[in-house]
Amino acid sequence: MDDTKTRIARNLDTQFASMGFAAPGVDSLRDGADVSLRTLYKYYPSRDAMVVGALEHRNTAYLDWISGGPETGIEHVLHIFNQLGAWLENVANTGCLFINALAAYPNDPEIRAVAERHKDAVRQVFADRVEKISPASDITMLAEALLSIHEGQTNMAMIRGAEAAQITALHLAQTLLQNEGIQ
Amino acid sequence: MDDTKTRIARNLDTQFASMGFAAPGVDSLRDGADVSLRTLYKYYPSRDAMVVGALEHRNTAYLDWISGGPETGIEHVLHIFNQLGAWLENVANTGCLFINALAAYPNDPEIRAVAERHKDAVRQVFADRVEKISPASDITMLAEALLSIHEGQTNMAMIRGAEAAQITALHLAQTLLQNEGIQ
DNA sequence: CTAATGGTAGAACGATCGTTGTACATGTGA
DNA sequence: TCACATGTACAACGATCGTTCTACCATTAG
Repeated sequence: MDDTKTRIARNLDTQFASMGFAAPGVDSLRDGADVSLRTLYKYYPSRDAMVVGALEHRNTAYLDWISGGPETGIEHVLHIFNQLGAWLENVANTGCLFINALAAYPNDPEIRAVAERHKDAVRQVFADRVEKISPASDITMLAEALLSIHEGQTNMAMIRGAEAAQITALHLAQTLLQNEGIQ
Repeated sequence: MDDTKTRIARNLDTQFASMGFAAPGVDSLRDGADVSLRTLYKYYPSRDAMVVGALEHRNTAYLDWISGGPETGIEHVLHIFNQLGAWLENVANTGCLFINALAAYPNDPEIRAVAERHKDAVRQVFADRVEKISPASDITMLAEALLSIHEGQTNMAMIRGAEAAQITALHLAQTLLQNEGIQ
């Protein structure tokens, strides 16, 4: 399961998260990936491909990270914000890797595609969780709003710290859901 | 008023916003700034200084952009989200320039400082506007939450479009304020 | 007329970039 | 034992990077 390509992708993810997309050269990425330059290029034949590989790894890693949690009540939805908070606190607090990649390469269609796919997936997680606890509510609107809170939390954490951002996001989400009669 | 240095800063802002911080080299920045390389380096003696100069320009430009609007009622606060929406629709929809800079140079203290200063200023705008229409409310909490919505709108616009992000942000802000008895 | 100011054009520098090449080591299945 | 897949180490390529250089032009105040 943990084959070479996956291990490289995980290390690339870590590297881009901590150094940004502009700074690290391929030599630095190879150091972080802990493989030879030849092997690195074998699996990711260009620096662009390394960026995309890191994003694809992050997509599955993050969706896995936010899975689980309480199965009933409003906590089933709020779990996402708690997990995001834990990620920002313990893994990396450098903003959303997808947004950062999109900002670094605004005109790259492949990066835009993988970023949109990821955000759609997170939005779908919110939609599924809202539907599970309140099938009659306006699920489309709520998923959109919850994703917006999620994005706000990610950005705010960079500026004001992970904990403060999490408290604010939880408060916003609770207010939103309770306003729809969900609790 | 529109001296050479200001004009350069405005053009650098535009350039970084449309191309990101990684891609454009100094030669490209000079093209966009529409001055000679010598003059560019005279006012901004390194590429890092050009980044900071663009951010400082953006700080004043954005604070100016969101000023004004209705003087009473909830619209006094919601004006900010309308103006942000108009910016994302008509000026640039490439995320927050400060967050993007922070993402590109995560370990640069000067860039971190100017980014934090900017977000503090926007938060203060929210605080002032909330206090003006509702002096008795929990201004600190509301300013923090409104800034979080503001950040969410900026990120969401990149993925789902400026208009959808604005509608969601307005809905969130209205729900938040009405929940505090403000309308 | 002169000197200073603030600008332009463009060549050139060393360093670093992304990428590819050659040469060699290791383990594994036939 | 042999072929082969998969890995390493590291030199080297041309291109591009940020930065500095020399040389020249236009305006204006003394």
